[in-house]
Amino acid sequence: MKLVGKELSPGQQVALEWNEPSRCCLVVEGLLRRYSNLSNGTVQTLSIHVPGDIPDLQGLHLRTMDHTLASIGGSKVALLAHREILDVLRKSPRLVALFWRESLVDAAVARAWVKVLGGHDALGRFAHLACELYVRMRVMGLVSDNSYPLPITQVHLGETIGASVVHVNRILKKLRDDRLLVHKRGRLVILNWDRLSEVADFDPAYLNLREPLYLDLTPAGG
Amino acid sequence: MKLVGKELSPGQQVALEWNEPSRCCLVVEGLLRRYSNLSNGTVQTLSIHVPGDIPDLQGLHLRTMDHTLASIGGSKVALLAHREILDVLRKSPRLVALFWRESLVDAAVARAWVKVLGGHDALGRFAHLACELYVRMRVMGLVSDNSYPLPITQVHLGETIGASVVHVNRILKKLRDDRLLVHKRGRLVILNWDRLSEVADFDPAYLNLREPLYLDLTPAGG
DNA sequence: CGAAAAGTTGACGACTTTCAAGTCAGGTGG
DNA sequence: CCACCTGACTTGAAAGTCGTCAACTTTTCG
Repeated sequence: MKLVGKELSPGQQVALEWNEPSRCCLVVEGLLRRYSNLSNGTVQTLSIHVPGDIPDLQGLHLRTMDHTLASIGGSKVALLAHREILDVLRKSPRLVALFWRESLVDAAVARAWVKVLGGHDALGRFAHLACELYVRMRVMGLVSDNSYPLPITQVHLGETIGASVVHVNRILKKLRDDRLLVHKRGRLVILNWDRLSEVADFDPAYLNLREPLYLDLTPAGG
Repeated sequence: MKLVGKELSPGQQVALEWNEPSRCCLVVEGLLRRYSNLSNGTVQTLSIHVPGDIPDLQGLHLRTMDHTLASIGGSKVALLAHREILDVLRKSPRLVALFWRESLVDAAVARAWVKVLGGHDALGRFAHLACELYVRMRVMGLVSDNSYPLPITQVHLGETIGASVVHVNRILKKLRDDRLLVHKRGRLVILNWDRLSEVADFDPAYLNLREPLYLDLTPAGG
């Protein structure tokens, strides 16, 4: 299959809401996010994607994008034409099942966010985000010293957990003061995983990581 | 394929969080909901399902349930063994694509809820729920006189939009006073669709209803 | 009819937003 | 090297949304 590599600058958009994409985007390096604009002028992040994800896989079967896909810091992606993916899938039912499963995990993550946004206050929301990203980054071997790269502004964090910048700032301060985590210089450091995951009511089961890839693929685990 | 029909009483559970289901559930009549329990003792509804939905389709590829599936009022469902579904799917790539697409629409609906819960206040959340269910029920020919059956308590509504019962009650009162909608005797009546969908910032695009089934299947449209 | 469930309302306090006024860090030009 | 500038981060105060507690009314159903 032909791969088109591409480097993305911070904020650069890969696919636009309302558009009809003709290719998928595999995250190779960095972070991407899905977001959508509300009528009141604000932005809501729908999900954050780590290397290994294919955030616009749904484009294979759904014509129009219901959100925009864009890079958070700088990132690298690989673009795959729908046509070529479909050619491969026609020949491999096994791969279809694998991709379908990826869609299902993506949906499970979205459901987890519905649960978090509906059931937790802003502190719990942020804690959950930190926990989820920690686990997902760790699977990809991107965690070191209990920390992982998270080059995102407080404005974007607010758009993700549904809180104002001011409130995000206060939450970060509280988590810092309580020695649960620190977000500094584009990196998130977990200081106390047990208490953090307790505050977040976090259970990684929904990520469906029964087969820990990182054990096979990465030289050094989390 | 062998179908097992089943009648469900209000609140009856079809599949439990943490369980490993061996069959799927097709909604035939009534409403079902997915929900999950939070550590603080509260419940969060993840989605509401109308006739035609297969809320636990993900069980085909994900081993453990990340939520409970249960009936809202009384309902009828058809149970399909995974094994039999998979047998059929092996013979029909077309059906695989169709089911996969259903999963993707399910994910799109979940994303829409992330957007709503993250970006709107309780009033907008409820308005959005009312709009979404209106459209989905209409597609199935279940809307008449701008109203549809919604036999759900205010407690459950609160668990759905992430608000307390008291606040749900006040929102309903406001929507009633403003003549946007009325919820009474297990039925939701839309009084002013234009203003309601405006309050809800509702756009049905994410439901991916490009081919309006109801035109072909139902004797009388909405 | 009577009990239980569901709905309704007021008062008070907690969580969160908005507005405003800063501080801090990194990058540019003198 | 330092003044300056800009975007990001911080913080206080006032106001709005929402949750909790408690009491009460209405509806449902045996």
